[in-house]
Amino acid sequence: MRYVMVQIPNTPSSASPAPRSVPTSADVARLAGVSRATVSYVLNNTSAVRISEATRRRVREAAEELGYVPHAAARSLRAGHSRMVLMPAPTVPVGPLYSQFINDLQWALGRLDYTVVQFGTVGLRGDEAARAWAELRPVAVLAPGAELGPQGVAVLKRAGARAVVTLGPDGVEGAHALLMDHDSVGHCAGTHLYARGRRRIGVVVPEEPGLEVFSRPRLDGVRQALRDTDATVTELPLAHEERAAAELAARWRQSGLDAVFAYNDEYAMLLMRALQDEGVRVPEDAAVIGADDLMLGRLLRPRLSTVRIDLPSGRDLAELVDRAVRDPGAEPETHKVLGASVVHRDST
Amino acid sequence: MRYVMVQIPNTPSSASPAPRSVPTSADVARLAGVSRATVSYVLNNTSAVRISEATRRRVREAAEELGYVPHAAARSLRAGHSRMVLMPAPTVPVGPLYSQFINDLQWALGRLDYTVVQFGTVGLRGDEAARAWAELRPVAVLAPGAELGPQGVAVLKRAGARAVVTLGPDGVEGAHALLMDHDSVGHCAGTHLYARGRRRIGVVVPEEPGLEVFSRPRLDGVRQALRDTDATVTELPLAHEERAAAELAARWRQSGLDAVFAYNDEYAMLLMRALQDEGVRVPEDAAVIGADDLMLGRLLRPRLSTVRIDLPSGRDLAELVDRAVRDPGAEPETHKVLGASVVHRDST
DNA sequence: TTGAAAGCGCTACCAA
DNA sequence: TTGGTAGCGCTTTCAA
Repeated sequence: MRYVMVQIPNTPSSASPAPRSVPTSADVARLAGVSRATVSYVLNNTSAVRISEATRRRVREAAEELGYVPHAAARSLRAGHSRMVLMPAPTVPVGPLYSQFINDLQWALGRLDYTVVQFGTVGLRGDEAARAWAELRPVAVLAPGAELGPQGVAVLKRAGARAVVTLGPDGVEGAHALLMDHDSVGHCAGTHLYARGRRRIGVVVPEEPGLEVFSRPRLDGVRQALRDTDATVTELPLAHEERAAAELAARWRQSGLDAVFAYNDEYAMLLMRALQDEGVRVPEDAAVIGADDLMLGRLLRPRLSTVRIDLPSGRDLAELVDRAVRDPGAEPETHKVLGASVVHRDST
Repeated sequence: MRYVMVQIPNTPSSASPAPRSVPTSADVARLAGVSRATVSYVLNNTSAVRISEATRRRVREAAEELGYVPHAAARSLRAGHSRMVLMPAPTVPVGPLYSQFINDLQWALGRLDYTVVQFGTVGLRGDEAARAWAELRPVAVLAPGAELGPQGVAVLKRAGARAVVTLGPDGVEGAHALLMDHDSVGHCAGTHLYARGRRRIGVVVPEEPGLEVFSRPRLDGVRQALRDTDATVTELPLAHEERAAAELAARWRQSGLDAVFAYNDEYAMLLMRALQDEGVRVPEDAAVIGADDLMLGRLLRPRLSTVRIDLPSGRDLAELVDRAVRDPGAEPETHKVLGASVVHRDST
């Protein structure tokens, strides 16, 4: 069902006034009877210049009266630089964990007097995207490494970006890297399941597009953890719907698996329910572990074991950015920032 | 536990080259041996002017060689306008529904050649925020009405915004409004519970800050639906944690309630589990209904009834924006765009 | 204490 | 077919 917009008649009172043109500092100067320079001094509290209190007041009042707002583009054009930190807007719905991280980061960068802008990257990819971002002349760019090859980094730097930081599994030549290596998540899960005596281990790989960047490393992490053991690892493609889960559950017994790392808690809940409906006992016949430590996992019966993920604090990242901006010549830093630890509950 | 960033030594190979200055169109012109005007013509494919193919190639190669990227601020300063549509970045984690809506919207606006920018609004509020946005001279602004009084709308319009659209429960004088009136969600739930024979109805109100904009109207909607009936409505503050839910459940019997609208599915799941743990039968002793129609609600037993919410299509909104931009003098439009319908499952 | 003016990078008008 | 140049709004140096 698609909802259709229905217009509601407005009160006719709100007829918009004739759109005057946007007031500039020259307008303010004229109204206050001073020069544009003086306006600039007053409104920016330039300390190097002393302006009489009377003039200040006149300027302020004029600005107020006209509703003057400075023009950011003109300002940064003149200044030759901006304080804009650019991030691509997330394209997949992002969990509470990452949301919180972004928020902290914005706040922390705000404290350092940067302005965070999330840029909608639709359609264009790779170097196209880098070009589009470069046009904005941001002072720093934070982006998933996958969206940004070495080329892209070069373009951004040539366009004056003093810091480029990649987030994600891999770093990129020339850029700082926050390695969020989801290997460790899988590794944790695999180790845990093995320690619980499981040997035939399935790993859910979501079929939804855009999740590969996380799901691949998680799978690899499990493989890594179980290399040189007697355990086997089986890839289990799964779409995020009940029917798909039911089908997977129906094939469970014949698969001979005894445990599954379900990519994350959402898929884990989906699968666990399907298994239970199929009569497969959890954890006896099938151990199930998710990831992300969602509140909801605790509400299931059995309570869902999970891999808890720790992201770096927004403050730390903000400081990295600031450091990089202040000293753009410095060696790119690489940080491993993704912590993973098992929260053992009842499903494993 | 806070995760601490640990630096990993880099290969010394990646010493960054001396940061040359950013190439401008003048540099391209110089290298190609033409004027800046010609560069502009070529790179913008200006159709009003005919440039020889040889010159075109020289210019393109020069631009390529220098890694030239045009300067968006300079361009829009010169043009006197931009195609930037500004939205505040969401500050609370936002569900898959709204995420999808934002994505569609970005895509649709992209198709119409607008650039969507989400602006981190941290700390500053009300008119402060409007000022900050106005500095960017966006052609249109989409914002939750709550963040934007009539003052804010006026500021933005004076700064040249040709369309201001508020999203949320209330419209704002002078702006277009997409009324996302969560009343209707509550109304739906209330009506449904009443029809199922319930008379003493609780309504969960999350204690988490930032959710009031949704929770108040939802509560009011329930009240509205049950006005002039023999049913009572009781407000139930609840934090998003197990302990809080357990406490609420412990008080359930003595409260005399026989149904609850739990704000959304997440709170509903939390509360339903707590009620069951307390021995309260769902739906016999307590009917529970959520909202948002999350996949996970179907996995519980009993399956969770819910209010499904329909947002407008991103395309519709994009077209509204485009229309408003093209004809800024037009009467502001007001649309009711939030559809709500009950999905009846087993918990009510 | 204030003003005049240059110039940031770009496009578009007019002239050659 | 191409070039010269004015000017978008702002800050800042230099002069008055």
